[in-house]
Amino acid sequence: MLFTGTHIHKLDRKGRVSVPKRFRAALDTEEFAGIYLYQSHKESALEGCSHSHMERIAASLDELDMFSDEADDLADTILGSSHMLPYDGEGRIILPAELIEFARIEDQVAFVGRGRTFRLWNPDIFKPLQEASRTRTLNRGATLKLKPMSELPKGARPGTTTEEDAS
Amino acid sequence: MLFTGTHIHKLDRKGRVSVPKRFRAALDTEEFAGIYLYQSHKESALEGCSHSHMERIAASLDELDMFSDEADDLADTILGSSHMLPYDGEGRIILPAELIEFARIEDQVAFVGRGRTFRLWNPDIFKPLQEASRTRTLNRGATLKLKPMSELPKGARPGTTTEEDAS
DNA sequence: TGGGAAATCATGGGGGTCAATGGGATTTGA
DNA sequence: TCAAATCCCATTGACCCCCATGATTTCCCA
Repeated sequence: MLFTGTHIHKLDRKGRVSVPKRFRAALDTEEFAGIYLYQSHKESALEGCSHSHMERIAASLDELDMFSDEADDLADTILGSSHMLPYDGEGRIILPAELIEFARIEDQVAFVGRGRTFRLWNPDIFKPLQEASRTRTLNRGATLKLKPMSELPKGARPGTTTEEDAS
Repeated sequence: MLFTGTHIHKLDRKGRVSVPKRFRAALDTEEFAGIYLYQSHKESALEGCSHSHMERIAASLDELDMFSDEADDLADTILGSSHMLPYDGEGRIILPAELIEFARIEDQVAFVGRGRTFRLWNPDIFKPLQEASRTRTLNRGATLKLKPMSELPKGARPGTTTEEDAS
């Protein structure tokens, strides 16, 4: 269950786009056959995730004080603006017009893996941003502090499985 | 059992409105075929939930000091003003005049998912508020601290089922 | 290791089905 | 008895299922 790589697919004239096989494979243990999309806060992009990730967001919002302003805002922007998009028989989704417009998508869609989640971009917008991001990372000499293997969930390490996990 | 997305439906001249199919699907394990609505105490909107969620609210009120002013007020505003609205054969409810007036609803109703609950709005009122929410979220740099997977209810994680959990 | 066969994936499009809506008919209840 | 709620059916348009084709990738064997 990990989204990696950039996959560019075509948006057909019915507004459909194939979800990359690799992403579908990462989701095949989900009970809901499809993905969730919502507008990114910061970027001209769409945030994508699984049903169980959306459940996780909802459960986390439940934890915040039920009547707090912050929880309210997050509920409106994430849960209220999300679209639940089931696959058709060929593993495609219909991209709602509202989201196409928001992300300024034309005839191609870039699916960009971000680990537990992913993003959808107009490839022409994403490409220069990706290069800028790469340059910043190099200049900064950024290093990532890795979590020890022992803290990873079962099933994410070689030689371990979860009883019911068929991935 | 997760309410997501914004669905705009028409209020017909008999005061009926279709409950979005996705919301009905999220409720299909409920014994009561319908929804509960009550006036929001913060917004010009209606709060909606399932029968079992209403039970949960009642149980939470029990925990508050039985004779506190707060419990009194909440009991009045939530339980006292709530309407139990069954579907007709087509999955519609009749929106009581009192609630239509309170939420200043005209000919359209926006069903807005908030995870365990949802809200009903006049779309023209909701839209600018949602934009404001998005802006505040962005400015605040809000990030949601996600609960660990292991604390989620069964059925919300891949590879688990809900057979024993009908909530 | 190269090349060809076979399976899989991405894409295009037709048509059937179902959700949303509108309105008439019948029942219920005050 | 009248009003309001429920049932029933018709319409329509969006969505989903299906199949066909083209493009890759994978696999297998020489």
